[in-house]
Amino acid sequence: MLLIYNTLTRTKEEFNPINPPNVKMYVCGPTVYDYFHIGNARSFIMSDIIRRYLEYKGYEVKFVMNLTDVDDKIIKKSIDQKRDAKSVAEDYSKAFFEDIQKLKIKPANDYPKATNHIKEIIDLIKKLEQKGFAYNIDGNVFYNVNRFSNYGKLSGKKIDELESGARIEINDEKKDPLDFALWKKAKEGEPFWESPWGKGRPGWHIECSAMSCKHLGETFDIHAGGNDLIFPHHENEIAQSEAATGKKFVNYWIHFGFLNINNEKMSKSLGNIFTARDILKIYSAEAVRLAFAQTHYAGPLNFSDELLSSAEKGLEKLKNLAEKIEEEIKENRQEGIVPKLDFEKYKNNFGTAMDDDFNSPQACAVIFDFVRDVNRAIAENENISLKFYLSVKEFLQNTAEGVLGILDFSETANQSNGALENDLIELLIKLRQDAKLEKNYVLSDKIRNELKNIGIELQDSKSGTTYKKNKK
RNA sequence: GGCGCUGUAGCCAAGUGGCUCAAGGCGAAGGUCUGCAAAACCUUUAUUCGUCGGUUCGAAUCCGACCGGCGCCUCCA
Repeated sequence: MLLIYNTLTRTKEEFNPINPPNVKMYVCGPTVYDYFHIGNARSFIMSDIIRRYLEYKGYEVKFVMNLTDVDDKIIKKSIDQKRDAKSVAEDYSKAFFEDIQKLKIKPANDYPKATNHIKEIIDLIKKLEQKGFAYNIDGNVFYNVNRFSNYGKLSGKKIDELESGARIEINDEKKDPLDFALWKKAKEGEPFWESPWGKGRPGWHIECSAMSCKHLGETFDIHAGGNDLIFPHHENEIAQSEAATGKKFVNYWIHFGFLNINNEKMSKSLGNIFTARDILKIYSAEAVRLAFAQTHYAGPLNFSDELLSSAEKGLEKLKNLAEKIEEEIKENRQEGIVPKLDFEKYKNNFGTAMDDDFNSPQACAVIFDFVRDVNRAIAENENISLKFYLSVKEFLQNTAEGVLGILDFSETANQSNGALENDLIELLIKLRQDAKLEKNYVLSDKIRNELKNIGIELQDSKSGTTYKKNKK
């Protein structure tokens, strides 16, 4: 039984999709005005892990992530760079797809863009207007929060209390300071679309209501995003969608904790923004994913070099085992010992962990327990049969690779490509072996060191010398 | 002011009433293997879970107070 912490009810609830085995899931994607940062990456990776786990459990997940491609920040950048907003959005959309691919994030079923849904957005605003939830002031259309009795139900805020807050700017045009824009009148030089209210563009919140409805329906299962989106963005989405349809918008709301740098929020003013793109120049995608998976998605995560280098280190243990079993599988040893290992136990433990509100840190612990126990079995036995290695591989493929995305067997396998190269290495190993037999350790160490310098690491063992190629 | 999160070993981080009074990763120390390394394995590394009280047969886990860190309430993942 899968439990999910639902922001709406502030409790862990049993997950019951509307139409099993189908699950409809929407995640707020990027505003494409810049490369996305490592904090965004956390949301994307954790929603990816959640999605993969649902699939692991046999659900058919329709996963939709929007791209906000018209927005104040994009317009600002286009003005700064003296080019049109469309090309800014296109460039960073392209970069977004490159980066999520590098992070080994499984592609969504759909990446709807706001600018491709202007019609749906306008229709939705019209509907809200007809129902009396929206009002037009000189080409700006606002949502009237006082008309929606449930306003504040997600964030636990009350309209009166919000109004007494000092930080809300007073806008003369609005009937209430909390009212938010559904349609923004175009200013000179801004991108615009024709609408019943004149030339303008959609407000930020409306696109998610329009697009999630179009691609997932009026009511769907899971909506996820960063913590800071709870208010006002998700609150406003609920207000828009539920006012328009009269139906419940989303059953389970999932929110990701913030990523801090040195215990401070990432911000432009502090100059501590790291893009995912830059981080990936230093660390592997798997290390980033492991570092994130080792912290529960909802809690805060303090990002540091130490965090990633320790994840990179831990990953090596996993990769070493993966390489070992690939080699052994190639041996194709039909006969031999099958060490006793309770694969079902690890599988159950993994599932139990993930079933408890996607407790990925616990799931990682199960995987590392498994790795240790397999290594021990390998150390204690000789002539282990193929059957054992295939079972080990299957488990790791389903969990570490399939759900957490912290291992990639296809990369492990790639290492064995290049027959000539391999023959040369084997030759050197043989020469070194001869040198060792003659106790010419100066030469044998030289061969080992020189190979290491070019990224090939030799490892002696009882059964002979093996090597692995280290990525440069 | 309102709402919410959080304080567990040198670092990161699960656990949220007894069954693990404490997983897992990194780091550190010792050992096995090895010519030496590397990898792997074994052992050790929190009698203790911010502090002080309380509830209970029993609490890191519930309650209260206090101390500390953070977020949201304005664009933000």
